[in-house]
Amino acid sequence: MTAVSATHESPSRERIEASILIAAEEVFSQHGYRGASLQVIADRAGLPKANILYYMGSKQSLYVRLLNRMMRRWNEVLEDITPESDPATVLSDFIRTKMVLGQRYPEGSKLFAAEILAGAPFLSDYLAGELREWVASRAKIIRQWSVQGKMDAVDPRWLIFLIWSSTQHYTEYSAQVSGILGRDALTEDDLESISAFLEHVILKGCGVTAPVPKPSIDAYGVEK
Amino acid sequence: MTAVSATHESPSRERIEASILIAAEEVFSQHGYRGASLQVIADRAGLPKANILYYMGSKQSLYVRLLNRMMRRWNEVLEDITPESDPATVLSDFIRTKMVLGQRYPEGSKLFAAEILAGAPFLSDYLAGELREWVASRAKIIRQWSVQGKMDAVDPRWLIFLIWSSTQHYTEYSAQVSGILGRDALTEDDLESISAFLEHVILKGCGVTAPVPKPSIDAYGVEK
DNA sequence: ACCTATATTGACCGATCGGTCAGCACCATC
DNA sequence: GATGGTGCTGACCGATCGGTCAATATAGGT
Repeated sequence: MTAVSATHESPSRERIEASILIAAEEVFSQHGYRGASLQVIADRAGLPKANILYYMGSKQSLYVRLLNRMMRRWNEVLEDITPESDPATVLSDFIRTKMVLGQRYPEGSKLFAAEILAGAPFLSDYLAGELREWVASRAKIIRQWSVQGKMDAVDPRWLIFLIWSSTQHYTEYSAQVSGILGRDALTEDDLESISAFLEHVILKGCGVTAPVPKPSIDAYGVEK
Repeated sequence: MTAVSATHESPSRERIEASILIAAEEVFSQHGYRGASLQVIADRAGLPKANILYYMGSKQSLYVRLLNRMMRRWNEVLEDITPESDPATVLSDFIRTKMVLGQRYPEGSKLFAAEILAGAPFLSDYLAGELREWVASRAKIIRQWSVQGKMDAVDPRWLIFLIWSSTQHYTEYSAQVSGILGRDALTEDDLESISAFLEHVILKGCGVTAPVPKPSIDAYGVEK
C-alpha cells in the first residue's frame, strides 16, 4: 500500500472488491442466500476463499452489501413527478426505465427477486418503510390524474405493481423466456418490441390519451 | 401393509408422503434447491431425517416430484381455444384462472419461480418442449384474432408473458406486496379488485371489444 | 408361536459449510 | 538489513450437508 494514510483505498483493492461483488452477485442471484457458498464465489472470482472473508468480513455482510448496492441503483432513476406532469410521458418513461434497469443489472434484479422469494428477511424494513412511502406518494399523484380525467380511475397501486411485474419478468424469468423463444438471450429488437408493446397496452388500458413524445431506448444508458 | 399386492399403497403411507411434500414445498420454494436442507424439511414435517429419504429416495427425486406435481396442476386448467373463440372471454378467463392458481398453490408457484431463477436446470426440457408448443399454438390463434380485427395487432408472445407476469407477481412477490400494503396477506376483496384491474387494462389495452359475460371468482375453486 | 416383509430411526460416513488464525510475502522506512 | 505494517492464504475448526446402514419395531399370514 502507498504511504499516504490508513483510510486510503488502493486501486488494487477496489478492483479486487469489484470482482468479488460481481462473482457474488451471480451466485447469490441464482441460488439465494442459503444456497450460495463462499467457495463457489471464490472460485468464480479466482481467489482463495479466505480472501473473500478478508475483504468482505462475512457471508452476510457481503450479501447485505450487494442488496444495498442494488437498491442504490434503483433509487438513482427515481425521478420526481407532480400532478401537473403528463401521465403518458411519466408512465412511458417509467416502463422504459424499468426495462433498461433490468437489462443493465440482470444479476442484481435476480438477487432482489430471490430475496423477496425467501420472505425478504433482510429487506422487510426497506419494503415497509422507504419503498412503501415511495408507492404511496406516486399513488396519490396518479389518483389525482384520474380525478382530473387524464386517465381511467384505476387503483394506482395495482398499476405500479403491473409495471414492475411485467418489466421485471424479462430479466428474472430470462431462463423461461429464452427457453420458450428458443434463443439464448433477448435481442435489441426484442427489447424495443416488448417496451413498445407494454407502453401500448398499459397506456391504452389505463385510458391515457395525451400525446407522448417518442423516447429513444438505449440498453446501456438510461434515456432522458 | 395389507396382503393384496406389492404395488398397493397404504393410506398411512399416502398421508405421510403428503405431509413430506407439503413441508418440502415450503422449504424449497423459500430457499431454492441448494438452499433447502433435508433436516429442515424433516423438522417441519415432524419426522426424522432418515424417514424423508426412506420415502423419497433422495433430495433430487423429492424436488423433481414437486416440480412435476406443480406442472400437472398447471396443465389441468389449460383449456382449449379456437380462432372462433371470443377473445374477451378467453383472455378474461386466462387472467382470472392464473390469479386463482397462484392463490391456490402459492408454495408451488414460488417453487417454480425459484427453479427459473436458478436457470431452470431441471425444467429446461419442459420449457423448450411442451411449454414452447403451448405458447406457439396460442400465439397462432391470437394472431388470427388480430387479423380478424377482433383486437389490436400486438405480439401474442408478449401478451402471454404479460398475463403470466402480472398475475404471478401477487404470489411470488407476496412478501413485497404485503410489505408495501402494510398487510400480512391479500384479502378476498384485494384479489377481486386486482383481477378486475388486470382484466380492464389488458383487454382495453389490446383493443378487445366484444362483450364479456361477467365470470365469478372463487379462490378455492377454478371458475368455469 | 413363528416367519416374513415392511416401517422406522439412531448412529454414522465423507464432503462441504462459514469462519478463524497463524504465518509468510511484500514493501516503505529508518 | 532490521523493523513494522499490511496483504494474503493454507490449514484447520465445529457444524451441517446428503446419504447409508444395521438394528429394531410392527403387523399379517400360517
